[in-house]
Amino acid sequence: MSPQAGAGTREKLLDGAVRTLTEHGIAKTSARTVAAAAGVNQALVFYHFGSVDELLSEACRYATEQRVGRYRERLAAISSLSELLAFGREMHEVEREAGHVAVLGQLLAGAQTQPRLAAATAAGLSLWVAEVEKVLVRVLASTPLGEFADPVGLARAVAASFVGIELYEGVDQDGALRALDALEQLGAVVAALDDLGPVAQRAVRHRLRRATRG
Amino acid sequence: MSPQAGAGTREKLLDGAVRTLTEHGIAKTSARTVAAAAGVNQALVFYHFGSVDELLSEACRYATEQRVGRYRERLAAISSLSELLAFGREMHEVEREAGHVAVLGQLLAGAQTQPRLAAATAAGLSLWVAEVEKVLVRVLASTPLGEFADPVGLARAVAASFVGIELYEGVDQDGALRALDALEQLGAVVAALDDLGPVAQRAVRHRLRRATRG
DNA sequence: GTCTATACATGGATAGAC
DNA sequence: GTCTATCCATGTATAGAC
Repeated sequence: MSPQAGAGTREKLLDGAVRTLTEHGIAKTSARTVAAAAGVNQALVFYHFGSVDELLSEACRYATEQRVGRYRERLAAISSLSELLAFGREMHEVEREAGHVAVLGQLLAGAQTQPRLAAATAAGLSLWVAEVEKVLVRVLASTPLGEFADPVGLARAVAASFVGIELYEGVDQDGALRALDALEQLGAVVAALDDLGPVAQRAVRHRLRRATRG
Repeated sequence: MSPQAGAGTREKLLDGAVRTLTEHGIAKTSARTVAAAAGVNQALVFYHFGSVDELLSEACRYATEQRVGRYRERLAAISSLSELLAFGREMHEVEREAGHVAVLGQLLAGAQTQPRLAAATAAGLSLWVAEVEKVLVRVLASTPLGEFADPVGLARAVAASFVGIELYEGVDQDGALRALDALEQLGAVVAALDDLGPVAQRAVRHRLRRATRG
């Protein structure tokens, strides 16, 4: 069941930390529960990581790099907003299943009051943000929005919202699904603006220029 | 410092729970820490609420009703998307200051693995969702989007994203501000579509109808 | 590197005095 | 309704044997 039964203790603990966070939440994640999940002795947490916080911080990096790496190539191939939306939805299902986004949610909650964790969580999120940002720059360029939207900010909004919706799904599955559907629909609307005829395009761009300080 | 020093013990505990959640997070919220924040004896948590979970559940309802009530009238007066955006931003500042959204974030994290808390948190969020939904129905009706967007789903997306961004702000303040700016800008763009001339309006609507199953 | 044992702190929960 | 005292489980962290 554990990824590698013969893996090094460090890896077992990192993996145990991730699993404990998803299954029991930050509130019940401790050296003991993590060690139990990892199948190793509790004292090894302190031998290898010095403290529980440090273990969680490294687990955050470990888990996020693993995940982002898994999607990097596919993200690089996305060239339209609707593709991005479809991908986001699919990734949501996969990661939800495995509880990987939930980990970020738990760490984010814990990080609010623990500087060490905060730094690690910010770093973990920034891995996602960097990828999303690259895609957004590419995808929005061909859209009337390219001129007015800020991909840097939007990437952060997307990542944070993704985590928020993930947490929301934990308490209201139907609501979360409906939320995702609504966003998908909204995205399709924006994507459609891309395909307006030249006259309408010009009218839209003109109106947007007036409305924003772009 | 405490809201009412002479308040009943129940209220002191509810208030102490909220303050403890914001200041120490769900991971360090216990009968003892809450009682200390409330300035009452630890045993009273169990006398009045039976368990810590139950206290937190009631605190969630208590805090959320208080907050939503405070904004209900103003929300009812909002009649355009840009007004809604401005209001959201202002509310964000105020609630951030007091840490009230953070409470929902902490509870949401804790709720992932505690059914009792999950129900309470879902109920709390639904108070916000209901208000946002009413505004969205009203505001989107006059927009090309009214025909294609789902206010029920969007309200949930907005509420969940708000919490997500709030948590994100705890680990990356600059990033969160930029995210909010980007969303505000995006909202302004959508709002601008509202003011297109009749010809462009028709072109947009036509294109959107083709693009969605609306 | 890993385990046992152990210290000491914190947390959940109850009994009983006031 | 509130407080003191207490029990027992859990959690952090270290020392020392293997």
